[in-house]
Amino acid sequence: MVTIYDLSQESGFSPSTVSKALNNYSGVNASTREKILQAAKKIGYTPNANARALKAKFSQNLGVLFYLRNSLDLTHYFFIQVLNEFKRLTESRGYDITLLSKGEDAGAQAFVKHCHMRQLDGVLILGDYTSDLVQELMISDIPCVAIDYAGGLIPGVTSDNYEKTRELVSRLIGMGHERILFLTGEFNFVTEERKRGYADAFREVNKERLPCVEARYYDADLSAEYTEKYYPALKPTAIIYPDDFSATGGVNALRGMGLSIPDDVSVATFDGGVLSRVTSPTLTCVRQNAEGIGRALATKLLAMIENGDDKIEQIVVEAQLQFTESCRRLKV
Amino acid sequence: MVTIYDLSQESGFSPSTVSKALNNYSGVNASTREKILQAAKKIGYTPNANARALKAKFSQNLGVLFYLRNSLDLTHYFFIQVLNEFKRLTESRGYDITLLSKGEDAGAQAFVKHCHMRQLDGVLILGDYTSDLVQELMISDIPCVAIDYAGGLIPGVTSDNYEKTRELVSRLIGMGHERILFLTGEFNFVTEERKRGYADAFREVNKERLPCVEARYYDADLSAEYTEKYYPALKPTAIIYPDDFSATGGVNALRGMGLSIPDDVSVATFDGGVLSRVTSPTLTCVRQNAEGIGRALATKLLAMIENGDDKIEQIVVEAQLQFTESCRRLKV
DNA sequence: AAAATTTATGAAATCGGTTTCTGTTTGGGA
DNA sequence: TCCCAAACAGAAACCGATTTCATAAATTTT
Repeated sequence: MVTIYDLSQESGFSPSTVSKALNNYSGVNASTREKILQAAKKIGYTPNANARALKAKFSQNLGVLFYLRNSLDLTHYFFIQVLNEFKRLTESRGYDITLLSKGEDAGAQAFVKHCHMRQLDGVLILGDYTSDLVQELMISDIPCVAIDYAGGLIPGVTSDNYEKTRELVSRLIGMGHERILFLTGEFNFVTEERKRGYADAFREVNKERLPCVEARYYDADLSAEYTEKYYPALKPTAIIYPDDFSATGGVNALRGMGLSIPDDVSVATFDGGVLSRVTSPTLTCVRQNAEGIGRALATKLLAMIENGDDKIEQIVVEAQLQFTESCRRLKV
Repeated sequence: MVTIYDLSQESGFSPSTVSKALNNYSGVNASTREKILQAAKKIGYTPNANARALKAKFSQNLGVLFYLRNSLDLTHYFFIQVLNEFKRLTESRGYDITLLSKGEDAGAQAFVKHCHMRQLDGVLILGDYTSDLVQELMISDIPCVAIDYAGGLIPGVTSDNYEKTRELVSRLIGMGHERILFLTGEFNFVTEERKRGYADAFREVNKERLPCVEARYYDADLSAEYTEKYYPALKPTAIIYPDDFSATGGVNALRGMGLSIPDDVSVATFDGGVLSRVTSPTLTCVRQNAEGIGRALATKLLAMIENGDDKIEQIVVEAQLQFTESCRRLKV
């Protein structure tokens, strides 16, 4: 391995001067710096990030924690899209990304400990925030941001779920739908916001609404099951699913019952990723801006790390209501 | 931060003894080790991975390189599933995962350099292997494994694409299909294997076959476009798509042309992820064993790192042929 | 009981950087 | 021409671990 000492030899300057030159510190003559840079190129110098982190106290390395039920994990398509954009932005700023683990096995260790071990500069949390281990991380000294979080311990980025859900439901009502079945995801901040939007849309026009049914995010089978169970009982004219995958499961169940969409029943969903666009019919949805959310998360986290930004704020990234084939107007 | 020196103080043993105790080296009295472990727990000692890596020359950290076209990246659903399992296994063995970047921006650096910087113990490569930067990594001193690679520079793990494709096509032929349109992914090892299987299935029965059409992996729009273009021209009775996403795009295009599946045209695809199961009709597919592939990659890479395994082999993980609703038997 | 091993512990060097602090030049002003 | 401040370069300490080697204590052998 080529070290800074080799480079010191090659260039004829001391290690300290070399270090300063490489880090663009002041106090190094331009021509000196130039010579050092040349020499570095010549002998193929690669700085050792671990050595640097050890002394300098920051690692240029961010942790990403997927805290979801086991079967899901990295395969959460929406979160992966968010991460993809987060990665793009942070890596353009010189950071690497390390995946934190649930550590379910022998070497289990608390997330905080894991972060300290690697001297991570900050962490992005995606998933479920009720666990003690996650809470512990949030209240630690490590800068954290999270998606869909509003617990007040750290900044969070979310879509405008309440508004867009209310708008979605209002429009459905306007199209003549009154019996709208909302299959929600499991309990969390986002779910509650959406339920609130659903309820308020009905409240606005002073109409009765069906009770919400709690299903699960990203569980196409469960959505199918509940569709088969509740459709006959409640006879909704429209069904709202918690996400694209669940919706697809639901749509199939409906077809299996001999129903066609949107003729017999209208369907809407959340997320609006590629899946909602390639199915047939294309799904009406509240399309979340995954890229925007990823960027907001990255920007905020870097501000916390680099500029000491310590404002615990809620950042809202606008979602987009997308009415497409899967919903139809009922004759009034 | 609590260091090994603090722990040395607390326990009354020297740093060297403490280090040995923590690493389970021989030459430390059992009672001594016990005292040290107790002390460690008491003062909340967390080892510093960077300091350790610096001296010990290995980081317990693996790199993962997604080398795909920009629009795709982490959102490649099949690769993410593979990574998910890879992560599960490697982290149970105490490794962390760091995402390597394409480094398209200012701080651009070759992958090899990036790995050396972080002293990564090994790398998993997913994607396209033709780039110089990737080749450079493969021939470097860093242990690497790759999915769907067969270039001979490093070990590769793949499905038995040739066999399963041939079987798929043979069965379609057996069901009376003769005009089978194969929309392939872009040129690479896997694509060629599948094309070979397709060709051989026809050769076996001495029948003419349609020319393959090169589309792109994970490009639902292009598949839709080609479906609209080639269906009228070639009038196939069955179409094979390169992956679930593309198939979904194709299926929609077919529906848009007023065709129904499988009555007017049968459809099959590769991957067979959750998407192929939740669409309607469910898609006949060559289902790749993402978990198995992830495990094989992890196992091999760890063997290379920990046991010096240097056998450049091709590991084949059996895929599964899954005939479902989207294909029908033609009357003979 | 003395000598030869074996076992347990610690001192000190090292990994590859950064940073503080000191000393030497250099240039500008009087 | 002389003095002082600013600019530049380097020596040495340090970050937190591991590892080699020397030494002391315990155990076995003769």
